[in-house]
Amino acid sequence: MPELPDVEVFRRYLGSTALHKKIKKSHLLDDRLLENAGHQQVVRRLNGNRFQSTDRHGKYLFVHLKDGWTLVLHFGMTGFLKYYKYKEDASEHAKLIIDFANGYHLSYDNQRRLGRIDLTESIGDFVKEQDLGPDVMSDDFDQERFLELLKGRRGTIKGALMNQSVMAGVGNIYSDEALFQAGIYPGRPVEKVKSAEQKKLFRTLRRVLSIAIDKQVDPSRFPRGYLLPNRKPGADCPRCGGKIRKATISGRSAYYCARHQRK
DNA sequence: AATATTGTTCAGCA
DNA sequence: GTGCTGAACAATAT
Repeated sequence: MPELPDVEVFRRYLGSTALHKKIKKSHLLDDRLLENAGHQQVVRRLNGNRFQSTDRHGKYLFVHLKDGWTLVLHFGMTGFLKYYKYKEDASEHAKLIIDFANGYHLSYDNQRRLGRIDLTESIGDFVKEQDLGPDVMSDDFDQERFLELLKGRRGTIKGALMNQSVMAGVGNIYSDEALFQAGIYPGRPVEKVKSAEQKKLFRTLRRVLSIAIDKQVDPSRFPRGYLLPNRKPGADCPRCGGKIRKATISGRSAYYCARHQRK
């Protein structure tokens, strides 16, 4: 579930809780999420250190340490962060627990093994290695760049939005929402999406992500006319009274309105 | 009890 | 090489 808005909410959460506090001890409870960094390397790097600032690129969270290194977290489909005081409040599937000198703890929880814990010295290098496209919410990601990235692309518009090498941050849920609001059928080939529609899609996508962040990714707080709070087959479309349908598009379950999303 | 879910990776194909 | 699709992966809910 964690797409760009979810990870941004995690980033702010960490920023308002765990920043600048002295790390007494760290516990890495599952080595299977490591890719480049080794167990000892992570633990030693964190112990005695401090979180200084945070960044995000797409669905990746970067936590800069005081010594210049950066902790990298990816949340897969089930990951989240929790800051808590009492040990008995520890989350159930904690993979990494940080004990702070103030007695509080921060845990990275991930029920499944899809996710990642890593260290890097440079976000730029990491992004390059992962072959990530520009972050969809970054200031220099504009309409021109969006159109440029879609140009010449084969496959579906939904597939292009979800492709992290094209642009980083959008997954199944928010690609559905953006296409729903832009009135474009998710399975439409990219080259069949007219320039005016692409421009509208860009604006819609940015607005959707921005509102999702504002509303703390709680669908019940989303404005009227959003697909997400009622994303299931057979539901009534909150925009036009059509029916919500489900189809497999670019390998994922796409939900769309059969009436107002033009093929 | 089979199926759906979610994001990323990778084999395979055009 | 490139880029896209679809299967595989984990672990749970329905």
